[in-house]
Amino acid sequence: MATRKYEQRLRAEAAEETRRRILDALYQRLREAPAEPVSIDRIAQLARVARPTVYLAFGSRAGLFDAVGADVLQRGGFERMLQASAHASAREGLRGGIRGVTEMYAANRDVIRVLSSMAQLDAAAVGGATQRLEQGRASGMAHLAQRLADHGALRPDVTVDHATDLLWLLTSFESFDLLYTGRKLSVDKVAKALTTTAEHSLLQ
Amino acid sequence: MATRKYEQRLRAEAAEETRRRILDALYQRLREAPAEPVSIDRIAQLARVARPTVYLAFGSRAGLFDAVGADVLQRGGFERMLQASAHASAREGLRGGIRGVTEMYAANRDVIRVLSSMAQLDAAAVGGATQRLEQGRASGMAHLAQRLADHGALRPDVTVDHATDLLWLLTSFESFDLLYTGRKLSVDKVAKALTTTAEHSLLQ
DNA sequence: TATTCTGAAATACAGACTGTCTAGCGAAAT
DNA sequence: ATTTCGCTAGACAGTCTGTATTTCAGAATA
Repeated sequence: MATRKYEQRLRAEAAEETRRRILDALYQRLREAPAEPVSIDRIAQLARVARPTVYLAFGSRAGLFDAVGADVLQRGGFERMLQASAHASAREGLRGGIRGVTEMYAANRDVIRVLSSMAQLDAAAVGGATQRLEQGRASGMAHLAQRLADHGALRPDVTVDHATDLLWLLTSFESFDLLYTGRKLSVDKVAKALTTTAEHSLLQ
Repeated sequence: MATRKYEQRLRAEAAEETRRRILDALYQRLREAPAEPVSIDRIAQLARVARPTVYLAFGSRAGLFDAVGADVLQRGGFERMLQASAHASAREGLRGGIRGVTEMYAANRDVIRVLSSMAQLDAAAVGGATQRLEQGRASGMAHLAQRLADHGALRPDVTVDHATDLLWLLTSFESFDLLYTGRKLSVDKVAKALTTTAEHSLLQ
């Protein structure tokens, strides 16, 4: 029963590539028809893979959606963006932060839309994908609000808590999408509208 | 084969009552577990009704959700509220409109959450329920923005279009819920936060 | 009271989907 | 040459939607 050494190279690469192909198929499917239900079978066909292979690679339907969520976060550089906004001056951080999330939302609009809707309807259906995104944003906005207060940039009648609440609202995907999809504004105009709203409401 | 006259009284009432019982069961189900998938079978059991009866009364799963959406609109008095806000002065209309939708959202939070999420994931799954709500709100906000402009209440750097966009954002269910559920603010604080944001950003 | 109508129950069925299991192929790794 | 393992193919149980059929009980009529 002595299992002999077995270092993978090509095989591991091939496995990683089918994983990638399945994820890409899901991306494609979501982009082409974001308002239609998604079946694992169709994803498998799109990826030219047998259906059980999807379960082999991602464990479950929820695992697949969780993975696509993690992929969006990583590709979009969400963490990096939040940290970058913390390096500039407080006022610059506000502008840059809003612009950063806006562009990231725009680049992945369909995927994020589906993930967050699924999370609302069935908490177990997407793993922790959206929770991770939300949590990072929550602490990021609390941090930004505190920095604005420390710099004396907030209006006198605005508390740190209230600033956090409003930043939470204005940097949400939902706010972006209400203007981008709902009002058909360009990415640029959405970022501008959200930024000026934050500035008018929070800054001196 | 001459069908004889047949005026219903008790029978129609009984039918209306089972319809009502099914709707109430769905309300109850959504309130008790808003983040779990809803099966028609469970709704039927809750309403103490056979599953085919649900299809008899509402035609389809989509028909049931469409009906519950219409019910929320009617009970919540959404139309009436929008019109009422149009009677007061423009500034009063802004305050009253935001407070009105906020209270209506709070009273039906779970149902609206599920309906709007379902609409995002599968356009055909809820009939026109959410579309009707959105459309009324869109024209209502355009109207309110125009009135504010006519009264010279808008900041000089704010166009009617921009005011419409921002009102659209701030009176959305998503904005309400981001603060109410996401930030755990009370209904009163949500209304206040949304109102002051609108006033700071739009009014002179 | 006898007859007719009809809302609802009970049951069964087709079809789509998820998730799991088995057997086996074929190419990579030794 | 032999072992390993990613993947396929096929089948299966279980859950869900939506529909069709039959039957019953009670309301509406005469």
